[in-house]
Amino acid sequence: MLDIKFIREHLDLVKSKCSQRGLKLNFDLITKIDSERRNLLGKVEALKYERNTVSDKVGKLKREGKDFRDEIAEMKKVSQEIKQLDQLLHDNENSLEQLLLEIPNIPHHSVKVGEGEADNPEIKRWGEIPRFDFTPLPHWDIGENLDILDFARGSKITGARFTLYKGLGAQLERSLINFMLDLHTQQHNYTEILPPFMVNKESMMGTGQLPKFEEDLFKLEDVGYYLIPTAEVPVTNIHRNEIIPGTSLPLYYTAYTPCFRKEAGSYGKDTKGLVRQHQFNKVELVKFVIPETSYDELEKLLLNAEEVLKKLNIPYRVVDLCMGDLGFSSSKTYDIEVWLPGQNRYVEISSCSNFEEFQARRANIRYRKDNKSKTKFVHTLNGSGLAVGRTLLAILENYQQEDGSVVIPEALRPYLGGIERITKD
RNA sequence: GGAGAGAUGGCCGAGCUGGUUGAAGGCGCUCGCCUGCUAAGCGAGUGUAGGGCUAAAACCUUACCGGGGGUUCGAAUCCCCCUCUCUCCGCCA
Repeated sequence: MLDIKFIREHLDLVKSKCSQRGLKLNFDLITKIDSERRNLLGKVEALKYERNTVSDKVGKLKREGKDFRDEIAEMKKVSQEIKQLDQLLHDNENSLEQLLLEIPNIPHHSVKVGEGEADNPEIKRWGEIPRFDFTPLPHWDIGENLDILDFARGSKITGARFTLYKGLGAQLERSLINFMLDLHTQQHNYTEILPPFMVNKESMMGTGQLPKFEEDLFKLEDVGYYLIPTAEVPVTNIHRNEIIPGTSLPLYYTAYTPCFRKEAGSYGKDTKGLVRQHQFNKVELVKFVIPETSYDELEKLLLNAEEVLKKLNIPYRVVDLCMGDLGFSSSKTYDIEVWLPGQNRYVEISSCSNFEEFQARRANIRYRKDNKSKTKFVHTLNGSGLAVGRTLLAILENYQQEDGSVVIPEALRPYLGGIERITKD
């Protein structure tokens, strides 16, 4: 959420950034409601001041045993008026709040203008794209041939976009989770979290999934909870409505969770294989930092995520999302994309973002530098470190052999009892 | 699921027969003083958010005692609803 004061004072900037994101918002209405609000506030507060003053006087008169009927009669009228104005103010503030919740974050000045995916500047590439003496297969064929992925039964058990992992497939997924968590906790200094996989509405509001993106979420109607679409939600909300002591910042958290997404609006896209599922595993990285350092922290976060692919020796590139592709809550986002030889394309495997104070303001996460300073909003960041299912499929496609087997990346072997290769039997 | 108890400032904890309580007392913290063998004592200060005024402060003002409504001239205190926590019983991985 943006600060209404900021919008008021930087209206042109906010307008132009929104339109560069491809959004049309009614800022005239916002401005109008805001000035009405301040007007009402002034009126009602003056009346409340009067009421408070006279009520004090009534108390005094009562103690002195004097008559106070006139005062009460008069205040009765004032109270009626306050009640009416308070109602108006309340409605006004609700509408303003609704409008503000729909305004996206302001992109960082380094974010390039562009309309979509195709316009994202590529900022680096790492690793060597493997050459094959045979035609590399997509992972769904590899997985089915090795009997480690079963898409048909996943659909039978639940429905489309659910997959059954089996044998070494299931173990490989589990080993990747452990490998990533160990890397981030032992070498990158993150604290491991195992959060709830369902959250309430307030938490979804806090990170920006609600109210705008309800159609992407799975909801449990009877209790009103939502299945998390990413660990970002429960982990960022750890500190909702808290004031964090400046001395404990920055905070680094990492969490493995399954993620649940309806993938509304992506019908017909990636219908085969593991790329786009309603349920997938992810190891997430979340940071709470002081504002001055947040862009340095973003670079470090990106490196921490990249490190997983470097250790696994899987080629990838990094793109800097342009205005049109940038997420609603984000100020700046780097996507890491892995190379998939079986499909001859890059696919996103991590998204690392700085939200600046956008989420912190919504979730009311503040910090106090020291005892003397005022509270300020923290900056929050997060990134996948990494999407586990997509990492698995990247291994299958990049490490596939002509005989249909798949070599296990060396870094992962200790997590799989030393196995070097997945073969047909 | 049944019965009961509770939710107050950074923390602990009074107030809850409605009116000098933004909130006693203690702890913590900040500044100052005193004294100086690891410590203590004394004094002052110490919430958050919004609005107005301002170059900025100072200042004025409103709201906030889990959340939301209500009663009242006036609510931390009374009433209703909700959420959460704790204890006991039941069920259960």
